[in-house]
Amino acid sequence: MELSKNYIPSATEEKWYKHWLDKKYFNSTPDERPSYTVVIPPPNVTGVLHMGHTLNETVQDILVRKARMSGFNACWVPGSDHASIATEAKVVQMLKEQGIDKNTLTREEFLKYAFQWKEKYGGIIYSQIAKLGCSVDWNRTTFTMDDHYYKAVIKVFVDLYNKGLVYRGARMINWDPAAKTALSDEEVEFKDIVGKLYHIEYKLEDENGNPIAPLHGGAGITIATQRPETIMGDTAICVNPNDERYAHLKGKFAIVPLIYRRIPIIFDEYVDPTFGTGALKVTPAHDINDYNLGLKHHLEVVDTLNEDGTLSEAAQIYVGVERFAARKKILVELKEKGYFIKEEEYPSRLGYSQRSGAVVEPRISTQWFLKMKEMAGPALSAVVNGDIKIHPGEKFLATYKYWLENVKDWCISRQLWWGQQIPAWYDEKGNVFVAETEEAASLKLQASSLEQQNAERLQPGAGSLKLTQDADVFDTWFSAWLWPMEVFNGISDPGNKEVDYYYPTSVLVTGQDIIFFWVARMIMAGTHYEKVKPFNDVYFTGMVRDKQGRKMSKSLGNSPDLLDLIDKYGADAVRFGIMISSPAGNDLLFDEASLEQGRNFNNKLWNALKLVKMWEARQMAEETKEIVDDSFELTDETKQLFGEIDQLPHDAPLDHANFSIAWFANRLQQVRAEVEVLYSQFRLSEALKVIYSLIWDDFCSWYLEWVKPGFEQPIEDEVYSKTIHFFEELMQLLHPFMPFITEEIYHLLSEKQDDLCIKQFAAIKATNNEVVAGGELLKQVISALRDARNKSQLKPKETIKLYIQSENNQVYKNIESILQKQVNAETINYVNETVPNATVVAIEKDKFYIESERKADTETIRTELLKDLEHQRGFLQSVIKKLNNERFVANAKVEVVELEKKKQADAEARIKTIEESLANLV
RNA sequence: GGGUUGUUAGCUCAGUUGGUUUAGAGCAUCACGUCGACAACGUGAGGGUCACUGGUUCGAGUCCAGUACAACCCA
Repeated sequence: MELSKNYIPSATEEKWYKHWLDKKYFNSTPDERPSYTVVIPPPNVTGVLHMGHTLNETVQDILVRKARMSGFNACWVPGSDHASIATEAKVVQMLKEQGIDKNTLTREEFLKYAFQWKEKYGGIIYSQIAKLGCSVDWNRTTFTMDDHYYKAVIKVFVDLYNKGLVYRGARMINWDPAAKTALSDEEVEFKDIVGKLYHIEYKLEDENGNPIAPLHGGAGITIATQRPETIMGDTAICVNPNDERYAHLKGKFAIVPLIYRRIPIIFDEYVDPTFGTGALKVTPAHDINDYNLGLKHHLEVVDTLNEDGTLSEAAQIYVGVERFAARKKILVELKEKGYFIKEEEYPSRLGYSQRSGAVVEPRISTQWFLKMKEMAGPALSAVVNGDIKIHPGEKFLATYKYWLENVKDWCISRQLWWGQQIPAWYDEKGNVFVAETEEAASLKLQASSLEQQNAERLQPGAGSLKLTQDADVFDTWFSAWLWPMEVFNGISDPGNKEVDYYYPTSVLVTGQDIIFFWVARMIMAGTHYEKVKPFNDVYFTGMVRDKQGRKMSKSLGNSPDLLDLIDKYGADAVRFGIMISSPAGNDLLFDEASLEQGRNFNNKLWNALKLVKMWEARQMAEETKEIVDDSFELTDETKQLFGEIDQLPHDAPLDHANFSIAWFANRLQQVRAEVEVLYSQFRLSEALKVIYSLIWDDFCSWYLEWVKPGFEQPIEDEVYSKTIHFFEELMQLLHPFMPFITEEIYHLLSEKQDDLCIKQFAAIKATNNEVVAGGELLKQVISALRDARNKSQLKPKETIKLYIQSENNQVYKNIESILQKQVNAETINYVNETVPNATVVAIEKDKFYIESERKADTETIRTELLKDLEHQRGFLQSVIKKLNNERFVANAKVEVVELEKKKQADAEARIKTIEESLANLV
């Protein structure tokens, strides 16, 4: 079989994803194995995956695939969120483009359009998830408006209402004038702006309506406001009772400019005398603080804005004018009429709607609320007790705690159509009946009418039974918070077999930006309804930023298209690139260079495959010629290494292949153990780095070179099969990160009945550190000798004569053939004294002499040696200083002192070696 | 204003209970290299005293305090 020059991902990826689906590897049903459950954070149904999702899904897939290969019944549930505001806004926009005004449609007509829209675009995210290689159970795909899910949301609302945890009332809420709906506190994003503070004078009157003598030369009292368009809603002026400037105004009145309404001067310590003029205009309808002040002082509430942000009839002037346009006009008029004093710049913060971007308006409105204090307690203790572990570390614990301890009631109603309609019905008198269905509500109404009739003897005919359902829908998060339960029908069918098996889920992987929107509320719902946490671990990924550190956003246009990236680099490379640059919990700077690194890694794997396939061909060729070379076999010692690695005879002579195989076998186990620890700590980026280096450096750069047969030479059967075995194990180790290429190579290495996707990891064996250290020494010697060759400007083809001066020649005899090949030595000899006229390289206590045709550059060598000598002497000095410190010797642990002594001996020996080498230079 | 986190090589980051050599990796840089796995590559090399100040300790990148700067969250 001919292998292409470079790895081509596209065909491979499609082939294997289809194969895995055909084999139903991703489908899970409860069985006797332990479950490993992950629910996907449902993306917006009509959205596309951005880089943040890509990171999230990749992390989840790695964890799920790892679990599936480690004896767990892995179940990853995909799905999407109806995203009420975002989707409705998109549908409204689409209708507008078709010339259709939402207001001319009935609810049913609108929903028909919305569902058409969902059908058309809802599949995009799913195809992207598939392209990325995510091993989700497609049979379990859930949408937050599926029938059972819809019913579950309704059921929960009714239940919470019956428990007294839900109430309806007029409160000050955040109003989005563009989407014309209420928002929760979490849906408001604050931005720093430089606003203006306008100073405006109000005329004063006494209780009899007579003008009061001018203050400070003016004709009244000056207030400072950022929002002059709200003055028509003023119902008081408030000053601090301790502010002597205004003490004489007790019981007096101010006149609102332009509309000339008389409003009282009130006194409250809330007002900061040092801010502005020390006098505050109070507009209870349009500011939360003013609202509270109004409640306290029983002030009138004048709402001067319509729901679309234009001025209302109550404003009396500029009715119908948009709020910011009205501000300009009012300022002009205030100036004309002499009420305007001055304006100044003022750094401030303004709330914007997370979805529509409109400036949010505080507004008094009748909405449904969920009492949060009662829900917060168990959710707080679940995390504080450590039942739910947050990764990384405790970084988010303080934030989480603070939010839950200070949480306010949650406004759950939205003035939209796309979502679960609130199951509350009103009779003609405005009485409310909450029930799961209209029939149930109707029964409640009848019951209550009967009671009333009996109690109050209502006139016959007054109690009409006509009911109207609340037009509003629920906040999207009021459905999303049930996600881990209801994907297994845990709410609609409590205690069913599936929810018992899969819930609580294993780990939730999500962005830290939705910790309050979603994570905290899922914990609330979970602890409330299942009486248990919804997940054992939470893994917060960082935010994906561009190279310059900016947030990725549509408006900046700096978010790349996922499918484009996959086309260009392949899914494996995208996964690699995003994972390698993503330390747990930290923001990651997305740079396409890391995807290139991933693609290059693919290629490296591919080329390694080509190399061993070439060996296979040679091996087979030899067999057909029946010139079977059976002179090689694994020594007992090497075999022992595979069985009981601990018992390597110290002086066992090893040939190059046995040495290489024993070394790599141990190195592999060492890394596997390391990776296992990293997985348990969710340090996936580091795990990938370790695997990457094991494959590229240890396997490709060292091991394959060491066992490589000579030019056009056949390879030993045993070496070949061990190499294939190593390669397969490496592919298995890498598979969760890069599933496609690893599966492909696994199958190309040899004929397979099974698939890597579900191949179970073998138990990790103990590592023989001595064997690993032997390999490290060999690497070090080879690198140092190559460096010396380079420094002497020897061409790769030029051979050298190598002389080794060591106290333990056996160590080098074991690796002699490898060494010879790797440094291109024609001979290797062992000596007991210095070799004149040779370049000398000192490693540990051993010396290596290089003799070549080319004359050694003694000056360079001398400089190098002197530099090394200086370094060693400095080091020795610091060690000696430490050892001469009596308090160190007295206080430090014995091992530490011993180590320092060894360091001293090593450094001294090394200095001696260098000095001898210097003396040897001519 | 309150809170959280961070500041280590040109860039992005590791450095897990303080002590295995006066700090590691990837990318970038430089030198050399192309007859057979790999130029999307190979072999080497250079580069930082760990933001700053002080403290604890026999010993601090690591612990504590303060300062500066940055990011994020909340009001």
